[in-house]
Amino acid sequence: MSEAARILVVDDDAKIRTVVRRGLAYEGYRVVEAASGEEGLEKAREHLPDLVILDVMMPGIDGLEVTRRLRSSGDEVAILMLTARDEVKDRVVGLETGADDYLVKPFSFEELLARVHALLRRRAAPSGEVLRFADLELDLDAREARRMGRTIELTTTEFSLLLLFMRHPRKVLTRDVIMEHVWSYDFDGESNVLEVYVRYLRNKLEMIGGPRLIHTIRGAGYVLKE
Amino acid sequence: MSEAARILVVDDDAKIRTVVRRGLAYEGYRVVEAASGEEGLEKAREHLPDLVILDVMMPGIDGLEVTRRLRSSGDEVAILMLTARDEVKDRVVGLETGADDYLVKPFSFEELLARVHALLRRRAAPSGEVLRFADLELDLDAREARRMGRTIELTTTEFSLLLLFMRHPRKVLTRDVIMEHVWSYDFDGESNVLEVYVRYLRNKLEMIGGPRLIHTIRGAGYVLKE
DNA sequence: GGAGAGTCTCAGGTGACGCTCAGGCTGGTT
DNA sequence: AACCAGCCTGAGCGTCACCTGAGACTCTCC
Repeated sequence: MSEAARILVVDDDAKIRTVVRRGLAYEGYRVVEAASGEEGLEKAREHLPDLVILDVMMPGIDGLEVTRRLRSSGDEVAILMLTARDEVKDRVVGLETGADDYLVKPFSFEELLARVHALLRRRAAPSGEVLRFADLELDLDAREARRMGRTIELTTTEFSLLLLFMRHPRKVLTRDVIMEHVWSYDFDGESNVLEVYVRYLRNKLEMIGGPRLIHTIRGAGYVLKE
Repeated sequence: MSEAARILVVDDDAKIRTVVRRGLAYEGYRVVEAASGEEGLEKAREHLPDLVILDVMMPGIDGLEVTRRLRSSGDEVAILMLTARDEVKDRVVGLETGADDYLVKPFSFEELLARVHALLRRRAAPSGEVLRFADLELDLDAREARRMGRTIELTTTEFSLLLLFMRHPRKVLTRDVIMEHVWSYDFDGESNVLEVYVRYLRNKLEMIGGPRLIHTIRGAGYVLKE
């Protein structure tokens, strides 16, 4: 995706949120904030970010619990944890719980940026990574799909749309979410470009045979499922 | 659900009720008022709100007692308590009794709004939630039900109706409450649309086998129970 | 500047879904 | 036991969300 990455910042400290948001926005990222664990989970569900920066210490649902819940719901978003100075235990537990990296407070913004870049790089261009769902494969390197041994060429838009589905299998994605992620504009006026591309994808994926994978949920959106 | 949340405001002080009602209504919430603990319990039963804002100090049944009764009747509605300035004890007891959060009087409307948002967010299905009752599962992500290992596809209306039942198991829901929640209009004229959809649900849920889960309570409404 | 690939619009078409209606059944009441 | 209100049931109708095919427009490459 040449699209700017989406980053969710979850911290109850407004000062930290502001610093991080401004810095990341300056770097060209799209930033969403949350002031609590609850709000974080909500925003994660709503915006489907590429990376979550997560404070461990928060009242209510803390960072570890947020990680746990995200992972247990099948979300594989990259997670960068912020831990207080000597809480070694937190770091260990954090990584065990499912975080991808951690950073000890206080940190310089450059340190944070380095981790963010590393995590997004790992996620964005993981060499050789292939996403799989049912009998469908999506090769992120070659930007092509495979099904039943046959290779399926995809255009840029088709690829991002299918990528979004493959990253959130069995989850109903609303038209709004899809539009925002793949076309990145709030379609005030009506456009049926989404339906058209769903059709392109279905044509290509079903041409070879096999059951329908992208299903319509009338009045809601679309799902990738068997 | 994109449906506007329902909030019940229980306070014997008419001035506070009015301020809170107007403000919340302006924010797009559906607000119901009650002037006493008794009325509060009544209205809670009648309207099944998503959140109850509850004054502690009231003549008759006070806020603590209302909370206690709601909880002991199995109601898991979010409760925000309003306590007078230095009544520390009330706050502690309030949370122990089953309130989810408290706010000290006097408060600014913005403070109230922040708590309300937080509580409703917590309630709004965090990602990956699956509701269970007996051998029935309702997957909020996939928008589908499961029973005996079989997947059951639901239409939008069937889904919201079943969701309402799953959120209030073993509780008799009157026709009025169901109509208001799922169809959001006061059906002055008679319509049997509710009966029709109960039938659709029963068909789908019982097609696979297993005992009836949605029972008719003649003259009252319907219940979800074994 | 022509060909081709890719994105998107537009104007029907279609079927799933929401809902109504009429008639049948059932449980509670007198 | 007869009656009636309340609920169930099957059929069917209209609408709108979604599908579909065709083509306009842009951009790139030769």
